Amino acid sequence: MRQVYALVDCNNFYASCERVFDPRLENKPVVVLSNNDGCVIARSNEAKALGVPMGAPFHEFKRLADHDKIAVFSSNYALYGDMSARVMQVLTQFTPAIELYSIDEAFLDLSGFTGRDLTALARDLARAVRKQTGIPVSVGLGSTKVLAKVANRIAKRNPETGGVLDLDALGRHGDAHLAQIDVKDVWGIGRRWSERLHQFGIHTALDLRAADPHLIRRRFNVVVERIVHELRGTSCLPLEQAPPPKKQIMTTRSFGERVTEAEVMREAVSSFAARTAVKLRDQRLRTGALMVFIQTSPFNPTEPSYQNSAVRTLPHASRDTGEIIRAATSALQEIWRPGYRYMKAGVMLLDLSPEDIVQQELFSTPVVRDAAVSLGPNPGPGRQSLLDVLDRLNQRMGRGTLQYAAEGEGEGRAWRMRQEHKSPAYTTRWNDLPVARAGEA
DNA sequence: TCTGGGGTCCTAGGACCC
DNA sequence: TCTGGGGTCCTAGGACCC
Repeated sequence: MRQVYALVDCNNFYASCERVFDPRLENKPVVVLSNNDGCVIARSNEAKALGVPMGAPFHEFKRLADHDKIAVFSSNYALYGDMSARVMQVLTQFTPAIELYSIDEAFLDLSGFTGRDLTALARDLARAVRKQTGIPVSVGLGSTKVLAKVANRIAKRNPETGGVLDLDALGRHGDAHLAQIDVKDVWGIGRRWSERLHQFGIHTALDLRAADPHLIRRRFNVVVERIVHELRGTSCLPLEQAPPPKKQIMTTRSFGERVTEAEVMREAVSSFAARTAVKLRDQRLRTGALMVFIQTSPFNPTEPSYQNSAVRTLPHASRDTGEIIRAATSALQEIWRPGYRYMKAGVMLLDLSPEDIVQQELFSTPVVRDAAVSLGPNPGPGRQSLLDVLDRLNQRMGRGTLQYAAEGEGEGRAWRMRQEHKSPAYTTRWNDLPVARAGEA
């Protein structure tokens, strides 16, 4: 049986999401900015054609936006996450053998479909996604995941493919394409490794495929060796249908304005801690330890710089926002130094375990507490349902509806992110539902 | 002035154990 | 005078991904 993988990749995903809800943006340059409106993280084809590079600081292109040459959006992850779920839902209609690889990409194992015209199947798939979600996708087919990635890239760059390409169907012809692909654009090869590969005379995907795997193993490592095998059609990277449980969960932010006061920093860190706790409960996990870090700007050499981090181990694995905030602020207290202008902070939850397994302390003294406020390993029903109510309410009414006092109040706090160009949460908030009027669009 | 956030995997080296 | 070797666990750092 021929092994066939498909990589389905949404075209310019964030920009396409914005477009779905505002058809006036069709054929116009659109860019989406990173958190804090810092730099460009997504571009429509028209924006690419205007020469806006990926990762470019936004201020360099602000003039174009001011003159209405480009439509600009702050990132709206509630919208993108929801649109992603809809796209993936369409894909699972075709096969359950699917790996949700990222917010805008999925691998499919199409091996069971041999005998059928796979290119035609891929076109059906792309059409279905477009029709049901409004999002355009490209599909690459190959006998390994790395080859499917390569095929997808070729499909995207060659309009005559119509966004769908089966590398195996190209035969020898495929080599010509591989020779066009810089080795740094092969999935898994970044800037550093491509520089080293160049030193060995390996410049293209075709060169890498021709390299001796043993030699690559010795000069580099197993990761690069596996890529060579994958390029040769030997599958080393299996489809991961069930995602492995998370090993860490973090919330980190650059501040809208520099933070100089301890009280403000405590509020920000509390807020990040609360956010990680919500993510933790979404994943049905508990945390046994957390790390807090704070840092000044690494970009400004004239200012005194400082960065530090501290870890706290919790007495027992917890999923409780209050406990996580307390541990985080305690860690912060240890590393806080006045006199600096802080640019960024973060909270990382480490040592995660499944929600339903609770490691008892070896020498814990039994303490009788009011069941409603117990913070022990088996918090009373009152505490559990408080957390559930908190999560459900915030899910229904929007993030931040109910929160801990320590997080500080108001969107107005200067440390909060700048998001001056944010679109509404069209699909996840009742109040933001798009309205269709006769005569528009 | 401005330059994101959230993850994973692999390796090397030290501590520690028998 | 001689002073092993193998194994595990943990951490830090470097690389990669979207």
